[in-house]
Amino acid sequence: MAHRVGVATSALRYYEELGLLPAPVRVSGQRRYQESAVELVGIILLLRDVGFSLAEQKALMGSGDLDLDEWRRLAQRKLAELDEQIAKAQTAREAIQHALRCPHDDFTLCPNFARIMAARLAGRPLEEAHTH
Amino acid sequence: MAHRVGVATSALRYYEELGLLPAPVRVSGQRRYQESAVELVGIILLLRDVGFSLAEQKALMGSGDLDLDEWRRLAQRKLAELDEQIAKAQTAREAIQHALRCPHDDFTLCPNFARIMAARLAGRPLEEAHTH
DNA sequence: GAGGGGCTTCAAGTACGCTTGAAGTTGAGA
DNA sequence: TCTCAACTTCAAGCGTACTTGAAGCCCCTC
Repeated sequence: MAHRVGVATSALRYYEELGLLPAPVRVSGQRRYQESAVELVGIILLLRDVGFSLAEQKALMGSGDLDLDEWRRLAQRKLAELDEQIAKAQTAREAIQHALRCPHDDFTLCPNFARIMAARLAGRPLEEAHTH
Repeated sequence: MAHRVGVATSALRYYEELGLLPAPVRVSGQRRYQESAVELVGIILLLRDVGFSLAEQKALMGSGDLDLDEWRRLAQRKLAELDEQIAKAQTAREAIQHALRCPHDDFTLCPNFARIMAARLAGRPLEEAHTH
């Protein structure tokens, strides 16, 4: 199963430990996954790749202890975050593409890149404070 | 400056230490940033938010030791990664939106969500192996 | 029945991106 | 002049997402 979905077995056990992946049936101690687990892991990986922490995923996928209203609020917030992320990714994409099309050849490669990024950033408000 | 861009001073020093942010002029030991540094930090944060590690950013922004060809290959790869990421984010967005529009009300909130995600994932090839 | 491959658990280790704490310096204001 | 806030360095700590290593169990084949 780990091989099929392209993750390490240790990662699957980690997801299980966190409660993200349901504990599968065991045959003499060994895990036997159902087909549906493949889909579920696919979802976990996709959400991970778009920046959802495993804890957030747990809440979002109903494994958490949220009521319907809390869940809705979380989902709305995540939706907004995704929109912002898509916009940022498109900005970055354009900047890189521009830099590729007309690169400096004197090894100072960044100016075009930095300029277009800066220009696009200037159109938007600055980041809110990050509180990690 | 940290206040203006919304990051901790320690983060700015960290970027400087990594060579991402040029060491600014000092007045009796204290850092005095130019206006352009604000833009640069904005770029760093945007790229960070779209999943570029600080090491990758360093390479991409020309602070690294890549020649033009290596830089082009890196940029091409990053472009492809961004496209994939945008697609994934859009998939996740649709799935969440769907789940919000017709939620289960018996506290098993995930089925709609999981179903649409699974359907969309099924259309695409599985992830390549991740080698962290 | 001995060996081997593949699983198991549990604890500890790793990489990244910072944050925090201790101890010291600097310049402005009372 | 004294004090105080705001900066400085350096080392150590932290959260997330895993990975790695040691020791053990299970089944299959030779």
